[in-house]
Amino acid sequence: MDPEIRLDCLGPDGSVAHVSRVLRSISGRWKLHILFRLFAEPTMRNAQLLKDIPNISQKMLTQHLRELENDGLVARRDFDERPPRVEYELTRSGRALTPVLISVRGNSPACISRTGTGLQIDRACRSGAPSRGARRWHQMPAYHW
Amino acid sequence: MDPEIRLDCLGPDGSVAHVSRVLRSISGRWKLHILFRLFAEPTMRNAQLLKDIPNISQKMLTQHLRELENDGLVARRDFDERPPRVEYELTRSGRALTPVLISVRGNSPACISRTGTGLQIDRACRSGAPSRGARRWHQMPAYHW
DNA sequence: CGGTATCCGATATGATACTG
DNA sequence: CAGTATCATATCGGATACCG
Repeated sequence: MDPEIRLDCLGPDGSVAHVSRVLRSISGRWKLHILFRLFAEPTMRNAQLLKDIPNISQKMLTQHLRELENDGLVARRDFDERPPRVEYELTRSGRALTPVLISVRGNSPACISRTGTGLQIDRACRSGAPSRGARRWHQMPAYHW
Repeated sequence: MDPEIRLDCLGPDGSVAHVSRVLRSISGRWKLHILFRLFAEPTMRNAQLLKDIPNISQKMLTQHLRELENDGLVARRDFDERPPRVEYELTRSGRALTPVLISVRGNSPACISRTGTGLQIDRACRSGAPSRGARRWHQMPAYHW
């Protein structure tokens, strides 16, 4: 890679802060779970997310949804009905994260086959099978590993 | 985007865990600072990193370097000399993160111009200028924002 | 249904002192 | 030079109870 581009884009000033902001917005025990559910479904309600994300508590779901909303990744829509009806969906910025997370995912050690010289995406990456050397990331639930 | 690809690659099982692993490996108060210094310089010594990354403590530098080493992103080389000489460099996996972080960086709100319809990378992204709405990410040093 | 409020333990980071 | 050890603190996440 061109060294000038490295210094220009990835120097110690500037880029670190920008990347940090994005990482912070998706950092949290259940942020990715929520985002990935919203990648798959156009809109999701509170109860649906609680059911689809095992072990998440109401408190953390609400807290993370508020943070994602403040960071402009998720939009909250209150229909003002009785009983209450609230729906969440990705914003344009939230949807823009999809290809980025795909490229991040490609860098998971478990996703890189060591058989050939060229880096190849492993089959296990698509099935969600557990892999060796998996530790924790904010204590991810066991069924996810 | 094709809905089948979304479900296959970004369903609630599997992909969340893979992305989480990568994010965990670069999550930490100074991880990106260290990585970005090593993006710019082929090798770095302990004292150089301490000097180049203001406010970092020796404890956190060592701790994060060990974690990056365990995650296979950074290689530590001890020359067994007196006085001690130790050099750190990116592994192949570490270098493979470069384009990923560039794409992550492109999703920073401050990097997206709102003037046109198409998303455009802002000039401020290259200079590292501070931007509005910047909070903290693990309490980033002020000069970075 | 979709939340809030409160308490508490676990983890991450910082400050300081010491070492081969 | 390149660490290690110890203590203090701040934030994160879980459990539980309550609310319009």
